[in-house]
Amino acid sequence: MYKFPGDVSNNNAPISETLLNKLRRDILTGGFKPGQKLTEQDLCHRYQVSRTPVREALRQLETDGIVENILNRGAFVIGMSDRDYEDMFELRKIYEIQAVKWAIERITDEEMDKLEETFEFMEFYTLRNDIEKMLTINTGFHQVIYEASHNRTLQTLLSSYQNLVKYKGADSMYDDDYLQNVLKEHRAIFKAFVDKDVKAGAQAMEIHMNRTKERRCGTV
Amino acid sequence: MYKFPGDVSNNNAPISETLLNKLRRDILTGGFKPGQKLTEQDLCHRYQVSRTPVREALRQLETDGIVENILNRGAFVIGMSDRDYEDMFELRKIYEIQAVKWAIERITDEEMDKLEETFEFMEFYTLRNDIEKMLTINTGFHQVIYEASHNRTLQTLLSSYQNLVKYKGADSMYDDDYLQNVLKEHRAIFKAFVDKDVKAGAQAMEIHMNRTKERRCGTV
DNA sequence: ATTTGTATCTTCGTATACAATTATACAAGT
DNA sequence: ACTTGTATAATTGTATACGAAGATACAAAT
Repeated sequence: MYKFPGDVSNNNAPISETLLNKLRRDILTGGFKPGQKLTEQDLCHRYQVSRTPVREALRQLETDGIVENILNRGAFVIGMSDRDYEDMFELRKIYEIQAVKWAIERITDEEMDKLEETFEFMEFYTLRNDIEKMLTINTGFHQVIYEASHNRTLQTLLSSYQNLVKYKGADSMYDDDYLQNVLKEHRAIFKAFVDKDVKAGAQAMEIHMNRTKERRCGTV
Repeated sequence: MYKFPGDVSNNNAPISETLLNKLRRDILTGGFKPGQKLTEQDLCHRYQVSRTPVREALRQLETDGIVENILNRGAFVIGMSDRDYEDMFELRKIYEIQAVKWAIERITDEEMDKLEETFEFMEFYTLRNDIEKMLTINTGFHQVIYEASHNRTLQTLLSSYQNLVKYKGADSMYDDDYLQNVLKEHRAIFKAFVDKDVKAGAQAMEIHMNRTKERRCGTV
């Protein structure tokens, strides 16, 4: 089965991943308020599953840092404040830069093909003015870089960051030049891969991350 | 109840944390081999608990990146290669440096007292030549810095790194000057806090992390 | 000999049942 | 009124039961 570069589906994921993603989205988009108790039974009714998968999802969300499990008392929502998001974007920036550095050094020919193909999709969707597809392919572009860094820890962590910030400011960040700007930023990154220029790659990624934070958080 | 600075116990942890820690230790110290299937029933017998807590522990270890859960096939050990450890130390270094930078800027008086107290414990245990206690207090020193960074994400992540690397090279890193060297490295960090010198703090932490990696991995 | 189909067994995913802990309500005492 | 003790209910932690998916073994067909 051919998977286009933006496809980040994971066929080996546990069956409750759907539940996990639903719960995470509902927490991050404000369906549950910070400090709110997440009663297992309530979640069972809401999502029509039994307690076992609910508990497993809560455990994973605890690692994400958006839920706190207190012994014998249950799970509570930990809200993401604006400061939390800003800090997280700063942390993400640091590792995205490192990922680019390692990826440029370690990328295989096959991965390079994949990156090029992904970038061409970005150009295509920019022409088509398809913001929805662009968001997906954007994620995919970064994923290819994570893979090319050949560092499992980095890959896992940056994917996790993407999950946590994906809803932040997602509705208010599009001005008229959004697609063109994003494409330009990624072109600079892609060019650094072509040139095998680590320093240029790091700089391009830093610019991209600063602009992303600006678009999402409204702060510099 | 007074908690001395090296005490990293967490009273709010889920009851299965004991199981989680046991399992993680047994995986990281080689009790289970990379690629090995972790059959739930086997783990139930081994640790004398039922499948529910076992499954929850496996989910958390998946987030740690040392176990892979494949749908309908089960959990498998993901080994930590030397390269994995080296990469992880590099990643940890990057965030430890950032933690120090933020911590020096954001530390409260109370946290500063705690840091000072912790450092004095380090001096004390160095005099006493107590390596066991020194390891604990060392962890505590870094934990205080994480807290002082006032960044939940960073704090959680660095704690997680500590859990993952704590057994690596733990038996072969002590030469005669071990305690003195570690103390010296931490003194430089502590001094940067006293002086509120962000740059010096970052440098001192970088040196400390490089030396730690050297001691643990045998590589520079 | 290799492959394919089928039967069986194992293991997982989920639901439910039971025990332990915590939260709540309310009465008695100060 | 306000605390304190106790009984009750609600909720969590753990164990177990059941259906479904995958692994395995082996016979039949090529």
